Amino acid sequence: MASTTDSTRAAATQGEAEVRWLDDGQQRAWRAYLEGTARFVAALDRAHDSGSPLSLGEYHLLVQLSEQPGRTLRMSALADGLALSRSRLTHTVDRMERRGLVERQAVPGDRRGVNCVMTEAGWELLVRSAPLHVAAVRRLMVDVLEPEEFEVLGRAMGKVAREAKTYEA
Amino acid sequence: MASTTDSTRAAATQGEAEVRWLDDGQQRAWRAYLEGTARFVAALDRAHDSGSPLSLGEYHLLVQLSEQPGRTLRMSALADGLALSRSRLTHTVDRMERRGLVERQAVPGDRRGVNCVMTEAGWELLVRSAPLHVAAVRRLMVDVLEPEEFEVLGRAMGKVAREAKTYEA
DNA sequence: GGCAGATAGTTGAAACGTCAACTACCCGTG
DNA sequence: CACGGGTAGTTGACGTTTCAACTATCTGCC
Repeated sequence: MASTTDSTRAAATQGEAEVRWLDDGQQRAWRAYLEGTARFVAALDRAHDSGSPLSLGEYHLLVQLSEQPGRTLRMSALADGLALSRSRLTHTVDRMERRGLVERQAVPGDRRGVNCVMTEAGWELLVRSAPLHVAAVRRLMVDVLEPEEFEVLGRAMGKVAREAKTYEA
Repeated sequence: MASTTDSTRAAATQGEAEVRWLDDGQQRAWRAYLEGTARFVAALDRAHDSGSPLSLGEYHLLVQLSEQPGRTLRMSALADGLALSRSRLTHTVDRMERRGLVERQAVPGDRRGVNCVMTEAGWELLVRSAPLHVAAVRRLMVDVLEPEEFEVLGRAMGKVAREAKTYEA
């Protein structure tokens, strides 16, 4: 829940290459971000567990598909969009395919490729889960913040996302 | 990476209890938060994997301990502070204990209790890992944002944390 | 003092995620 | 056209997390 400590700072600065530690205000903000995210995601997860047969991750996957023409996306594009490893996506799609929520199809014109297609059952489950999901997101985040706060939060995390992307691959 | 879709919205509003969907700006902010957090945590994790023998989670655990008098905390307090399940903490401490980073001790006066104590080796590893950690947090988040943005982000996530806490337990 | 229910922590199996190795295919260059 | 390197996706083994069941202890109350 934290980045450092006064004592870590003291110990680490003895004869080490210099480190730009966080000042107190930054430290507070950083910890609030960490703790907030941890508790928020945990609560959102619980909301799904107890109210929908769709975990948060599966929900996101179906949302991503639902926005594509044909409700179809290549495995690689899906992995990138959801920031999942390819192998994790393979396993997840395996499980969802067994439950009949998605299907695999060959990509026309590239025999390496595999398309992930949402089934009708997947669509129906997504539609049934959406209200619960949105309600939880509102309850836990959107409605808790001032509109400007939420907007700044979005802008800030957009910047962070762009920065983190440059360190991928 | 998203909360809903125009089409989910359309489908779900047919004869359903009314749902307050997110408007476009809220949707953008929400997705930016999701994607930003996913990519940020992934990048921070990678920074630890390739530069420290301490995973991000283990690092947080040691930081938490480092701030306690005696570098000691009860298992339950540690679990609460890190927003971990008790069982997850048990397993994590098992592994760290095997590596000699922490130790278990009986809690005086409550024979159910177990204290988790950071060892000297744990402390040394924490101190060695801190500069890398802080550098990554700066590079990926703090230095990417305007000071006010970061401050608002912290305040906002503080509110979210408080709200999420009311739904725990 | 003893019982009911809460709290602390652990356990082991199943579900999930990661990692490195692997197959298969694509594309550019000589 | 072949071969070298890149991309797509999967696999299985291994490590981690979750979940429900369990033991042990504590606390309040009769």
